[in-house]
Amino acid sequence: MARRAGVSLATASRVLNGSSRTVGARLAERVHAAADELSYSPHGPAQAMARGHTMSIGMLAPDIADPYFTQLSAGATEAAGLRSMMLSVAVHHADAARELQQVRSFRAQRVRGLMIAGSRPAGEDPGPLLRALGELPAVVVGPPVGDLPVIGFANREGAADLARALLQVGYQRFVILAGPVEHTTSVERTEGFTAVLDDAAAPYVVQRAAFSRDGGHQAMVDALAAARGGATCVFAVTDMMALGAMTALHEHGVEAGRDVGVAGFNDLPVLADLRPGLSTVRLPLREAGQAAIEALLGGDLPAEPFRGEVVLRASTPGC
Amino acid sequence: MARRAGVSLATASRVLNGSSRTVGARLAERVHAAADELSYSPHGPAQAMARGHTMSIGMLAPDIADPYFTQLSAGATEAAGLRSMMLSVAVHHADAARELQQVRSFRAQRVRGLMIAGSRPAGEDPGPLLRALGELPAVVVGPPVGDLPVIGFANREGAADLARALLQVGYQRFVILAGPVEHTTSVERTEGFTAVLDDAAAPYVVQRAAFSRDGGHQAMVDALAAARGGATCVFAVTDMMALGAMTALHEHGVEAGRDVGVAGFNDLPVLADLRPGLSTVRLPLREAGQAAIEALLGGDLPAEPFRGEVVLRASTPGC
DNA sequence: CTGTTAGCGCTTTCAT
DNA sequence: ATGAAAGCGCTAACAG
Repeated sequence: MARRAGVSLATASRVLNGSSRTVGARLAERVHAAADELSYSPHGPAQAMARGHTMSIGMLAPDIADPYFTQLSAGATEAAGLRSMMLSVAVHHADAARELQQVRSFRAQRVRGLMIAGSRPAGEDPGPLLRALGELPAVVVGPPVGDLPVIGFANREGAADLARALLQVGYQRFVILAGPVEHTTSVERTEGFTAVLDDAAAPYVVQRAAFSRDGGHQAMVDALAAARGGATCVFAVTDMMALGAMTALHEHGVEAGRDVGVAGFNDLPVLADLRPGLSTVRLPLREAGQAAIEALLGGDLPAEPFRGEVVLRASTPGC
Repeated sequence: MARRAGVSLATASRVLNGSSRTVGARLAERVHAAADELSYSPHGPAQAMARGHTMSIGMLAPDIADPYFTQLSAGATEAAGLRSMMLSVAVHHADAARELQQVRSFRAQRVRGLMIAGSRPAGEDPGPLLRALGELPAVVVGPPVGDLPVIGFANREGAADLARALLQVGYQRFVILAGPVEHTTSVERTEGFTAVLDDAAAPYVVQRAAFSRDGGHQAMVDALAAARGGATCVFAVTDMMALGAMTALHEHGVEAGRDVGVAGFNDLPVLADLRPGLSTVRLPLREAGQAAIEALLGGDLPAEPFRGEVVLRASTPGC
């Protein structure tokens, strides 16, 4: 034990960590000396056991390779680091059983709190999740889950703003590439968008597929096959879906921006160099990640959902 | 304590966890019942303390938002999950002091092992890092650090293969967009590439900048400004740099694929939908991440560095 | 197969 | 200002 520091024992604890108690300069000195001589390392689990909590925060995501979650986690990692905490990420690939298992695991680890990202089936019973959580503080980023504190996004408003902007530059007929029916985020964006179209009496069709790049590709292929009455603009509820859609269009010889407008949602930074530039709704993903951590660590929750901002680029030059 | 299970005590431990000892069915039953009734959760820190190690693995990366590291971490998270371990990621933004601090923190947490990603300055003294590591098992992914076990990539060979392929399709004069001089990975790729060019007596210039998307953009702008003798092909040592370069070219009215060839390195999946498709060297990043975890957990290290595979796409149609 | 008994390394009253 | 001692919750010998 590192307490061969020459003399003290509990004192070591006081100096090596952030104790409120104060220690004599000479002893403190000796302790530090001994500590690095022995290259002493604090044994976190022991501290955690004594103190009752660790210095880690958990994050649950369906897929960390998806830039949306990467951005969230980047913001969270950042915010955690500022408070000398660490972020532990578990990915469940939308497998509910696995997710539950991971929640239990996080709880067992005594993480300080849990950030739950990714929207889940609308009708899903939050019971099991809530129960697995027990006393563990949690905040969800995205659509609400039970009564858990939530960092939300103004999906309806963002999509509505986008629809208005698109109508304004002259698009008339739309195809909407949406996720599965039960997917809350997809639903909100779709509804926000179509509400505006309805008001403007602009025709549209909705094509559903998985909430991912491949889903976007698939949905676009299907829409193309259905040859749905010469839409002038495609709205994918996600940038990743828009990406897949653009490729699908290209494969069919139609160019985004030139032959048809294409818009997405999220404004993922990785896509900044895409050509044509993708019109979208910019969401402050990193900020949301930070906000989640802050809320978990006792700060308060943003009162309002994060609001997106429409960004029109070359993929929707107008017509 | 959850051991009001009715009767037993240490028995609870045996049933609730993976003990080698076996327990009577009736007691086991009672324990389980009591456990969920009390919604008992195992207290990881205590287990860790008693067992001597946690169920977490650490990962150190310069930037988790960079798809290269995201891929690595995705593979690692996957592999860790398979063994019911969790991956904790810390990002240091290439700040050595911060990195050291994080290593200490991981060590303090008693993670099972540490995966260190990202190449570091070639001349750097590995001493401090090695010292901070202490007994903590570590594997580096990328260029070696001291005598730490390493998961390597055949950068020289990959770049050489790419150079050969590019010469073959007819490119004659090159500009190479490289990272900083001290950056090992950049150096290896540059040297592998230029060795082949030298053999073929093909002229080239090297332009350096940061090892990132923005660096690629900058380097391309600089190269364009220097108007270096009408290169026919650009090789960026990284896909992200190539991405920035393509945008820079575009801004100057020159189109990748049509006016000049552009190639990168890594084959990041997010760029799959880029147009023109980016020629590159595909590296098995996820596999590397998995391999790192396996090595850490007692499996053995791949004997050979991972070898890349040249993928030619529309960004280098040849000439 | 089951119960007892020491610790694991640290923090924290409580004395001094 | 410092030291002594009592746990934190769990595991792992070691008896029965």
